[in-house]
Amino acid sequence: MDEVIFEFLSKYIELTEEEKKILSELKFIKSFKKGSLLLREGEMSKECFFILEGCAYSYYLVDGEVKVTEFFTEKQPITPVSYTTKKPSEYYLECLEDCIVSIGSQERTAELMTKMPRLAELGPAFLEDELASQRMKYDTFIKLSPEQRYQNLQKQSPELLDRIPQYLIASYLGIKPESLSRIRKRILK
Amino acid sequence: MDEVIFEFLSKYIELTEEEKKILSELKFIKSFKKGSLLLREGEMSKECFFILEGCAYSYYLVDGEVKVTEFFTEKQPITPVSYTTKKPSEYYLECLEDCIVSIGSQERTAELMTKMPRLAELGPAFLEDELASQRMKYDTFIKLSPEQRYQNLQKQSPELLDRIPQYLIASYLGIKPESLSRIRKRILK
DNA sequence: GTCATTTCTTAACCCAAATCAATGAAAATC
DNA sequence: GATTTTCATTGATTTGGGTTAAGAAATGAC
Repeated sequence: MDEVIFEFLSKYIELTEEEKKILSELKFIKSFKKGSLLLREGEMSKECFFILEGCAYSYYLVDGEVKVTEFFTEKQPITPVSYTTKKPSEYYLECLEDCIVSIGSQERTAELMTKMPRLAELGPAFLEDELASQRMKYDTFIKLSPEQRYQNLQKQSPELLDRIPQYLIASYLGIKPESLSRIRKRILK
Repeated sequence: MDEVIFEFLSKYIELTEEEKKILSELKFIKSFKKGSLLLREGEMSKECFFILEGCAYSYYLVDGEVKVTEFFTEKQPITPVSYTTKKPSEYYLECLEDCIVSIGSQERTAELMTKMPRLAELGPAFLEDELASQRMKYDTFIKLSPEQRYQNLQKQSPELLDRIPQYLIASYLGIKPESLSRIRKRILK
C-alpha cells in the first residue's frame, strides 16, 4: 500500500529506507464509500489527498448541472484550489468508486518537513509539473472539437473510458451524454 | 520604467532600496515592433518576459488557424511552457502592439539570485498564483457558454475589449469573428 | 488627402450539438 | 427475484455557431 506513495515520490526524489519509514509512520489513511464527498462547494478545504485505490472526480454545479473538470485515479495527488487559496471551494470532490485515500494537512505536512527536510525540495518541481499539465489541459481543450477531444481521451487514457460512466465523460468533454453517444456511433463507422 | 517591475514584485516581497538598485542594474530591456515574434512554434525558449509597455498574445496554429490562448499586458510576466520544460514550443508569442519588455534568462536569473538571495522566496508563491489562475481560466471556460464568456470578459477585463481586435477576442473565446459580432448584437438588445 | 489593407458587420445557408421525449438495458435496492 | 433507479441509445426538432460571400468601416501607408 505504501508502495504507491513511494512510487509517486520517486518521480521527484530518491527515498532512503529511513525516509520510507518516516513516511509510513506519519501517513494518514482513510477509506470512503462510493459517492462520498471529499469536498463540498462553499466548504473550506483543510486537506489534500492522494489516491491509493479507487477513483474520484471534481465538478462544479452550475444551475443544477454537473460540470466535470477532472478525474483522479491511483497514484494521483489532489490539491484543491481551496486548500492553497484558503478560500471556500467552488467545486465538489466526490468518490466515483470506493476509495482508499492518503490525507494530508498543513500540520501533518509541517511535521513531515521537520522530520524529513529533503521533502521541501520537491515542492517547486511538483508545482511546475502541475502547472504544465494544467496548461496542456486547457490548450488541448481549446484546440480540439468535441469529437477530437473524445478521440484524444481514448488515445491518452483509455482506462478512463472503461471505468467511468459515459455521462460523466461527456460532461468532462464539455458535451451532453446524447451527443457523446452519437459521436461514438459516428466514429465506429 | 523600473517602477513597473517593483510594483509587480511587491505583490510577493517588500523590496529594499538596495535591492531595487540591484534590479535596476541587472535588468535587460528590449523594444519590439508590433507583429514581432517573441517565440515561434518549434523554437526553444531561452527567455521569459515581463511586459513593461504594450501588449502581446500567445496562439497555436492549428492547420492554418490561429487559436489564441492568452493576452498579456503591462505588469504581466510571461513564462513560456518551453522555458520550463526545455522542449520546443508548441505555440507562438507575438507583439500585438509596440512593446517594451524586460527579458529574463536562466543565467541572468541565477546571477540575480546570488546578489539577492531573497528573490528565491518568491518562486513557490509565484508558481502557486500561476497555477491558481490557470485553473480558474480552464474552469471558467468549461462552465460558460461563448456568450457568457464574452460577458465575463467584458466584466473582468473591459480594457482588453478596447485594445484588442475583435477577431482575436473571438479566437480567445473559442468562436469565429462572425459569431462574436452576432453575440454583441444580441446582447445590445 | 487618397488608396490599400485590415477589421468588422450582415445575410443566407449548413451542420453539430442541445433539447425533448421515448425506449431499453443495466445496476442498485429491497 | 422483483422493483426502482440510473444510464445509454435513438429519433425528431431547435438552436447557436460555422461557412461563405459581400460590403462597410476603420486604419495605415504613401
